[in-house]
Amino acid sequence: MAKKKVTLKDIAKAANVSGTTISRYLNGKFDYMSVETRRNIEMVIKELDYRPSNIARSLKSQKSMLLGAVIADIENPFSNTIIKGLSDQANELDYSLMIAVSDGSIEQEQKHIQRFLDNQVDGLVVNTVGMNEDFLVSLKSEDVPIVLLDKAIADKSIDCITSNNYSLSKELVNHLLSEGFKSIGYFTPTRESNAVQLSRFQALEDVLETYDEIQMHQYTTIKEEAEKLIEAIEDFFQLPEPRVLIAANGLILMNVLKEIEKIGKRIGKDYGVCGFDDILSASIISPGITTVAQNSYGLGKESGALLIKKINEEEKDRSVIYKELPGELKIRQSTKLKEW
Amino acid sequence: MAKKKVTLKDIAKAANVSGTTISRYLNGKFDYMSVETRRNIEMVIKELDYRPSNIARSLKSQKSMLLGAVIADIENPFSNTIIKGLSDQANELDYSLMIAVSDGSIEQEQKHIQRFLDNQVDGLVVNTVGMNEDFLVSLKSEDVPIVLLDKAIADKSIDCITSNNYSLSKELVNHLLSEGFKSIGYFTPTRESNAVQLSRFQALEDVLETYDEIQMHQYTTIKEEAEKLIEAIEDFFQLPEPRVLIAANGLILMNVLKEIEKIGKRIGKDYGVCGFDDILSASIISPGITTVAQNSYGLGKESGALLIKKINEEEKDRSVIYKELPGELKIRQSTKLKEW
DNA sequence: TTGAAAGCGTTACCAA
DNA sequence: TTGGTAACGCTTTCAA
Repeated sequence: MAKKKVTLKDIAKAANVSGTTISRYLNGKFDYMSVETRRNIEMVIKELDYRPSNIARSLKSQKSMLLGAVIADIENPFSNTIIKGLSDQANELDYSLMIAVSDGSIEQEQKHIQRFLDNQVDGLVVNTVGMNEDFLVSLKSEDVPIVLLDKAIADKSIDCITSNNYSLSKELVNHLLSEGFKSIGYFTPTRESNAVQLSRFQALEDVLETYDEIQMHQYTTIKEEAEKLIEAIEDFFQLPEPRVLIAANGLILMNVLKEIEKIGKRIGKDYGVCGFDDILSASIISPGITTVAQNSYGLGKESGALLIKKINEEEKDRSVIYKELPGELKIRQSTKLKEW
Repeated sequence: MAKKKVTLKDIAKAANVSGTTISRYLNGKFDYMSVETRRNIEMVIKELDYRPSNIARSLKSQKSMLLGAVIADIENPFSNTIIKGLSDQANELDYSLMIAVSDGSIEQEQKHIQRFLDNQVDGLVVNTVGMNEDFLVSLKSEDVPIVLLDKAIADKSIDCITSNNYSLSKELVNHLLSEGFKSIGYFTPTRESNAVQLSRFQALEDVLETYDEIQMHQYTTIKEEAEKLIEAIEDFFQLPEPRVLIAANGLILMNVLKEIEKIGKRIGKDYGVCGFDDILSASIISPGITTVAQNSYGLGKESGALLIKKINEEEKDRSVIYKELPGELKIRQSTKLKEW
C-alpha cells in the first residue's frame, strides 16, 4: 500500500547516471549537462513521480527554506491578516511557514522559538508578547535572522516592522478633543507594557498635557477576569460627560462592547467609543465605530519580505531596520459627538 | 559572532563517551547506562547549551514531529480559533505546526500539501476548499495520515472532524419558521459545493419541502465582486415580508451586513438575519445576530488529536472516522420576529 | 554498560 | 560533461 519513497538514488539508477548528476539537475545546474541527459532525467523523474526530500537537503545545505512565526495573540482578528500577509510572502519566494501561538506567555514564546531553531528555520518572525527582550537579544548569537512584527523592543536593536502608532494615536486623541469629549477611558490588556502600547499611551499623554481639564483613566483588564472588566466599565461611566472609551486593541474593543451592551448603555448617547485595529465589525456595528486601522496585511507581508531579504544577504552587519507602516484613522459615527 | 552549532559529536568528545551513548541519552534510554555517565552527559549538554538537530533526527528516523495544516480561508474569523485548537493540541504532544493558506484555490491546496510532504510532515490536517477529492484520495498512497477538518469529501473515505451541520441547519430553519418568516434569502460563497454547504442547504430544503408557502432564494457571491453582492441584496429585499437572510459563513455575514447598512435597511424592521459561525461581533452588533455556533476550537483540537493518534497507531487499516462535534444555535434578537 | 560503523537523502569537492 | 566520495547530525544494529 504505502508506496516506498522514491529517492535520488532510484532516479540515478533508472536514468543510468550518477547521483551527482541528478543533484545537478535538481538544482538547475544545466551549464555543463548534455541536453539528452537532462531530458532523460526529466522523464525518469516524472515517471517515478520523484520529489526530493527537503529534510535531506536541509541537513546537507543547512538551509531549510522554513520560516518560523510566533504569534502572540491568535484570537485577535488582527492576527488573521498578519498570517495571510506572511503566508503570501513566504509563498512568493518558496518558503514554507511554521506557526506557533504563544498566547501571551513569555515562556511559550521562548519555547516555540527554541523549537523553531531546533527545526533549523532560516529565519524568525516574532510578534512578541513583550517583556522578553533579554531572550530575544540573546538570539543574536545564533545566526538566525529575526524580524519583530508589530512590537519592537525598547532599545530597537532588532529589526522591526510596525505601525506609526504614536502619530496615529495622537491623531485619534486630537480628533476626540476637537469633538469636545471631556473624559477618556483607556482600556488596555495586561502585560502589555510593550513598545506599541507605550507609544499609543505616550501619545495620549503628550497631547493631554496641554489640556488640564480633560480627565483620563487607564483600565487594565485581562480576558480571564470578566468581573474586573465589568468594574472598570462601571468606573468608566462615572467619568464626566461627554466621555469616550478607547480600546487598545480589537479584541478588547469587542469584549468591552459586549459587556456594555449588557448594561444597556448606548453609543452616541451615554458614551463615545473607538479603538485600535479596524476589525471588520467596527464598520458594521451600528452606528459605526471609529478605529485606527493598521495595515496588518502589510505588517505580515513586509516582515516576511524583510526577513527573507536578511536571510539571503551577504554581509550580516547591516544597520538595524525599524519601519513604521502608515495606518489610517477611520472616523465613524461613534465619536462624532457633534452629530449626536 | 555566529556561535558554531554544537553537535552530538561535540558532546561526545566533551563527555568522553561515544556518540551512541549521547544518542541513547537524548532518547531517554537510560536502562543500561551508568548513573555517572548520565549525570556527566547531562552536565556537558547544559554546559555547551546543546540542542539536537531535528532535521538530522528526522532524516534518520523518518519522523519529523511536524504537522501540516492547510487552511482554506484564513480571513474567516472561524480560522483563528481552529488554528488555536490545532496549535494547542500539537503543543501538548510535542509536535510543531506548519500552516499554509490555500485561499480558496485548489491549486494552492495541492501545492501546499505537496510541500508539506516534501518536508516530511508526519500528518496532514486539511481544511479543504472543496472540489479536490481526487487529489485528496490519491494521497492515500503516500503513507501520511490525513484528517479533514470541517469539510468532508463526498464518499467519506477520509477521516473527518466536522460539525453537525445538518441538524443545526434544520434547527435554524425550524426556528425561523416558528417565528413566522415567509421568505428566506440564503447567501453562500461560490465554489462551495462542499459537504458542509451541502448539508446545510439540504437541511433547509428538507424542512421547507413541507411548507409550500415559504419562498427561498439562494444567492451566490464572492468577495471580489461587490456589485454582485449588491444586486443579490437588492433582490433579497424584493422577497415577500417578513423576510430573513441566512449567511452561510461568518465572513459573508459581515460583508452582507456591511452592504445592507449602507442602504439603510434595518434589522428587526426590514428584515431578519442570521448566519453560521458565531463570530464575536454577532453578539455585539445591535440587536444581536442569531447564529449557529460551531465548536471551532474543538474542530482544531480534535482533528489534531485524531491525526496524532493515527500517526502513532500500529495497524493502519482502521475504519474511517467521521465525527460531528455538536454546535449550538444561538438565538438572538435579529430573528425574534415576534418580539419586534 | 558502552562503542564502531553503517546509513538516512542530499550536496559539493575533486577528479576524470 | 560526468562520477566517486565524503559529509551534514543523528539513530540503530551488532559486537564487545
